[in-house]
Amino acid sequence: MKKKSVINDTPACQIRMQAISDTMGILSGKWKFHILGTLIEGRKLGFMDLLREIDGIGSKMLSKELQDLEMNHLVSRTVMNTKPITVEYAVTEYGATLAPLIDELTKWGLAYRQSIHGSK
Amino acid sequence: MKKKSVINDTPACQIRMQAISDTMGILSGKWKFHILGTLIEGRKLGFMDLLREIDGIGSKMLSKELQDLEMNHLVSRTVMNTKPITVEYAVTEYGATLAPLIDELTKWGLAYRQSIHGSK
DNA sequence: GAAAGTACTTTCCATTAGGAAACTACTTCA
DNA sequence: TGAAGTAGTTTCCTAATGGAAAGTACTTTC
Repeated sequence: MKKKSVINDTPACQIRMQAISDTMGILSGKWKFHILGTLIEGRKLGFMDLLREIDGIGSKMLSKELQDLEMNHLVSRTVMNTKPITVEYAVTEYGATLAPLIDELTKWGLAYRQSIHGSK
Repeated sequence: MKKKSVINDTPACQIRMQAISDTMGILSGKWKFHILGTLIEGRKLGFMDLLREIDGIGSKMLSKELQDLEMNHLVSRTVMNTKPITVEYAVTEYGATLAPLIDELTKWGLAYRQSIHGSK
């Protein structure tokens, strides 16, 4: 007689697993949290602003990640009719719902650093 | 005159960015959140239990991810002296501090699903 | 003594992620 | 007229991710 899954066999757990996959799928990659964090902080920023603010990112990655975020309605892209054409990126209302998650992420990272210093 | 970073130029923001990188570095990969979530739910589980509970994971990935998590003191590995040798994996006290983060992740994923159904 | 269960490890392979650098295209300022 | 700023795109490359399948090693049950 083969053993079967016990814990995950309930619909509730299957759904929770799927929820984790959904979130991580949308927020995958090295830069999405950084972009969102910067945008939450800075309200409205241009492409070159983001390139300067986010240390280490290249224009290809920034462009691609912004497209992903826009596709998922987390970031808005507005072309302004200014003299040298500029584009304004901002977090959408829906994107702002990620703030608590990013906050938890940051808090945990800070605590982790401190725990290394404290215990060693 | 070249423009310089304005928002991220403060030490506070540099540290926040680093915190995000730290957390995502430790929790990187397709399976870490699933393993931790299952382990938080199931308290103590053997290798084969986890293999059965986590839908889609293979033994190589499970083994590797568990080693990563153990190295970062998020999961404990205890070899039991039972008849057929068994190993007990459990979330450490420190690993349990990730519960709020995993919770936020899950909540956001659930809300995302609902927003798609609701708006479309 | 063969099957099945424990816990992994190893090999081999395909896909993806991501970085560097160059390039497009258009505008304004000196 | 050329330098610099706007916002990207394209190409080329390497390294990392992760999956399938088989193998190791040891034990217990039928």
